[in-house]
Parts: sequence; C-alpha cells; structure tokens
Amino acid sequence: MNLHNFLNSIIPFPPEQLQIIRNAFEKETFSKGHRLINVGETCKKLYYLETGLARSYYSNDKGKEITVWFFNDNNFLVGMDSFFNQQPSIYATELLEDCTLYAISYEKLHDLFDQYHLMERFGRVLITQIMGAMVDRLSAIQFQTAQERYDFMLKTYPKIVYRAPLGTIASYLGITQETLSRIRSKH
Amino acid sequence: MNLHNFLNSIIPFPPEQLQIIRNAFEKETFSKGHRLINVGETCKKLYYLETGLARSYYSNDKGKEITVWFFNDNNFLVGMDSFFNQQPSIYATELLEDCTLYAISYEKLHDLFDQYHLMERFGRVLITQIMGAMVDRLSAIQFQTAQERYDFMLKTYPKIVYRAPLGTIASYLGITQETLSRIRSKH
DNA sequence: CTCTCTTTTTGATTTATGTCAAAAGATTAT
DNA sequence: ATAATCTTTTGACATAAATCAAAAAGAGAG
Repeated sequence: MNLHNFLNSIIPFPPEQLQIIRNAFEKETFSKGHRLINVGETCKKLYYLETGLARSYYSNDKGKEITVWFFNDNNFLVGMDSFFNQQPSIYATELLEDCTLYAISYEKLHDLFDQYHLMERFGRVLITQIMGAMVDRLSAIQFQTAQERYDFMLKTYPKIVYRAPLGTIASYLGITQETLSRIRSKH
Repeated sequence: MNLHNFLNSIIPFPPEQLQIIRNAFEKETFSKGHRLINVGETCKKLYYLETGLARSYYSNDKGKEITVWFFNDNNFLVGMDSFFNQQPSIYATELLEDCTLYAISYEKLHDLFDQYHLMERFGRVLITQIMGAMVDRLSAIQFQTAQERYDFMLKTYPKIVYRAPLGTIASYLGITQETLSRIRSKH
C-alpha cells in the first residue's frame, strides 16, 4: 500500500487535503544496516515504511543488544521513545533490509496538526493503534513461557519471524537465542 | 489536582472551552472492590480518577489473576483494550480503594473531538503520554530479573507499591507473589 | 570456489524463579 | 471480642531457561 492510500485508510481526508498532506512527505531510500536514529539523538522525522523491515534496540549493561520494537512495511516508523516528546533517544533504530521510506519532519507534522483538525485526528487515531499493539505485546510478554511468546510472535508478526535474524527476535521476546533455537527445532 | 486543572495542565484551553469540557464530566463515587468494567463488556466511559487506586486484570488459564495495569489518582482511567476501539474488554477493571471519579461517555467525548480542534489535540497528547509510560514498562519487563523489575516499580510507582496488595503487584511485574515477598524481605 | 566471518545449533551445567504446602499475620464481618 | 477470611511469609523441591562452550551451517568477500 502506498502512503496516499495508507493515510486515507486511517482517516478519509478530502482529496485536496490528502494531496497536501501526502506531499509534505519526502521519499528516502537506505540500504540494509543503515542506522536511522542513533542513541542520544532526537528523532526528528516520522517515517512511512513502504517496503523493508527495521528495528529499535539498545545495548544492555552486559553489552547484549535488546530489540525493543520491529517496524513492518506499510506502517509508520518512529523513534518511539524520542519522536513524540522530542527527547534524546535511548534506542537506536536500524534497517534490517533495504527500505523505501517517506519522511516528514516533526515541525512540518505539527504545522499540519495546527492547520487541519482532521490531521490532528489522524495523529490521535494512529497513536491509539500503536498503543493497541503495545497492549497486546505487554500481555504476551508479561506472564507467558518462551514457547507461548514465540507462538504469539508467529501469529502476530509472521512476516518478521522469517525475515529478521534469530538473535534479534529472541531479544524482542525476552529470551536467549539458544532457547529460541531450541523452540524452533522441535517445530 | 482537580479535573479542571488537570485538563488545563495538558492543553491550555481558552477558559470558556475549558468550562464546557469540564462540565461534560459527571462525578461518580464507588467504594473499594467495585467492578468498573466487567470482562466482555465494552468500556463506555473515560474516567478521571481524582482520588483512589484501581487496576485492570484478567484470569489466565490456570485461574490466576494477572494485573495488566494500575491506575493512579490524578490521572485518567479507561479500559485500555476496550474504550478506544469500543470492543468488548478482555480485562476487568476494579477499584483497589474507595474512589472519586469524573466520567465522560465515549459519544460525548467524540462530540467534543468533533467540536474543538484543541480537544482532539488533547486526546492525541494524552494517548502519547500513556504510550510513553507503556514504552518504559515494556523495556522494564522485557529483559530484567525479578529484582530489577521491582526496583523499576519502586522508582516509577512508589505510591502504588505501598498501597496495592502484594499478589497484585507481583502479577503486574510478571513474577509470583512468593518471589516478590522474598525480594522484599531482603530489603 | 575457497576462506573468513557471522549466525545458528547442539550439549553440559547452573541458577533464578516457579510450584506446592503450610504457618503466620492482617483484615473484615458477626 | 472472636471467628472467619484473606494476605503475606517461609520452607522444600522442581523446572524452565540462562550461561558457557564448541561445533555446524550459512553468508559475504576476494
């Protein structure tokens, strides 16, 4: 789904408004491994991820990388802990595949919020959706065994499971990669 | 902090608007143990919790109650998985103390969203805040020991730690109450 | 195609935390 | 007050998953 249709699927904007909003985004392409947001930087843009896959992660005190969030294609990508409050990020965000993105700056986005009531609604509905996904994930991670968490992941993000490296998924699920490997090997 | 000031602290509304919005809420008081939302019901109201404490929880397959969310005073309270998308709740929400609440119906709230651009912004900012808290909680629960999770809880919700029952807190942290009891006993 | 580097798998062992059970301590109701 | 109920603590034991280590498989570079 392209950006135009994605925007419209969340809020049915009047055509002229949709055009203006759509054109506020600029296309960017990066290749696999590119770091979109570094630790300590403030995330200045909201991205629409048209194709590709990305993740946010941090390194814990033992130097191990913990994946905090995956970003699927046909969805927005943003420094979850940084963009909305414009504070320095504690997570890095990197591309797991070559990606095509459409970016809008924080300032431009807020200009649109000021200008269009419907755009403000768009922001509200979008964050509500993101929150819904978080509620699901929280309850999955909170009181389930490694096996159950993996099943949840398979059900919820089947695409990611087969595209992201095993260690990356393991840390996202809060288990070690050895454990995940063992879960997989017994089907 | 009363509702009037709370609203104004998030978005500085023009006085007349603030008055109208404030008056759309109706005061309700319930005593400890009251079930505000039952499993299977759709949460029809957004509440401002002026005084008291509440939690959302569900019973897992072994019949154990898992606390999913606490609601502190001077904050909104809502069926997180139900209100925003108006779907039947999989969690129950009950009061852990006698509570004073101010309620607004989903319909009335959306009327205000339609009517006032600033109200729409209020909704967006509010959910952004809730999401921020969730991001923090997710990273706390994801890859930390029982001890570390408890320390996080102490730091983030000191009030709740000393007011909510131990078993309730334990399930919120994704550990058993025996483990939490042992963590506490060694200071 | 071969070598190097990275990722995944497999094995042996340890450890944190869960489970079960019962006692001690609080709270609430009669 | 006293009984009844609910909550927290303590103990013994079981277990899922972590850790450490090394082999196997896969991917990328020359």
